[in-house]
Amino acid sequence: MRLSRKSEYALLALIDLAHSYGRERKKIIEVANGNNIPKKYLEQIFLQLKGAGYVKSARGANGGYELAKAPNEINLAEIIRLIDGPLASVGSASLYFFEHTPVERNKKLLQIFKDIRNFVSDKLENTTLDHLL
Amino acid sequence: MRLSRKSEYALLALIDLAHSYGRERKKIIEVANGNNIPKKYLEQIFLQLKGAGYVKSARGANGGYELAKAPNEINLAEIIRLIDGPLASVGSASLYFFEHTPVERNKKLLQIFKDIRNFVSDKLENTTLDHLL
DNA sequence: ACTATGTCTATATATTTAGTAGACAAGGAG
DNA sequence: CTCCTTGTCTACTAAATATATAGACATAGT
Repeated sequence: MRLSRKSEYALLALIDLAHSYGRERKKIIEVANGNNIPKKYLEQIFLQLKGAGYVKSARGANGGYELAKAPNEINLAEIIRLIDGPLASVGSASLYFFEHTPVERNKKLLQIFKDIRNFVSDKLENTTLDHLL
Repeated sequence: MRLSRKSEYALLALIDLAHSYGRERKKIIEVANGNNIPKKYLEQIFLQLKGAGYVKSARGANGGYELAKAPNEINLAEIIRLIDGPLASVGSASLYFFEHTPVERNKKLLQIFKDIRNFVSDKLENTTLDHLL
């Protein structure tokens, strides 16, 4: 799968929050500045992550974001699936986002892409935020 | 990497030509019909493959396309790189199409994507058309 | 000449990407 | 109770990419 800029930002932002997990909230502007992410764009990303239950927020003065789960309970695959969709190279090799595509015509070719999907999927599912601190 | 429809078509078309390698040319329309590829789109794809030296053509009546190399000399990685560009998930994990991207900030994160790139790259470089017949 | 093929360039449309803008909501400090 | 600070929500936009379609042209064979 090809990662969008948005996914890259999301991962960096979550890792940032993971650093202060259990201790303090961080403001959007702090995370944005600290990671070179456009602030208004990061707002949207956090809203999406919040909607999916990965972060929680507080409003007003002293507001900000923090992780809603422990860093070892958030893996890379779920974040990327949330933001970018399928991990597989082709829809017909995807489990969560299956769709028919031309390569299905050739079983061996399809198997190649399934092998790749399985590797990527394993790797990303087995990597959690705490591995990246 | 995410495969475009165009890459899927290209691979199927090349596999089709691989079947008759050394024996006969195939017309665009035959390859298109046989693989459910829009004919005018396949024309463009073949032109691109020809420009890169993977197929050769003959014009006029009895014209058509054939592979310019043996099926075991064409691997999937080079075709996908030609059509879609980088195999890596992020530009900063790419060898042939390197560019700076946000994940570089976190070395461990970057390494994950390099590991994935290496697997994908090995897999696709080591699979040639003759494996898919 | 005529027909069947590949060649080349332009155009079209929809979707995705990567943001920006601005009005609104709510919590804390004085 | 008002102001300031922060998050929320929705809309908008500009550029790139994906997925084709169209048509005039070039060339080979009969």
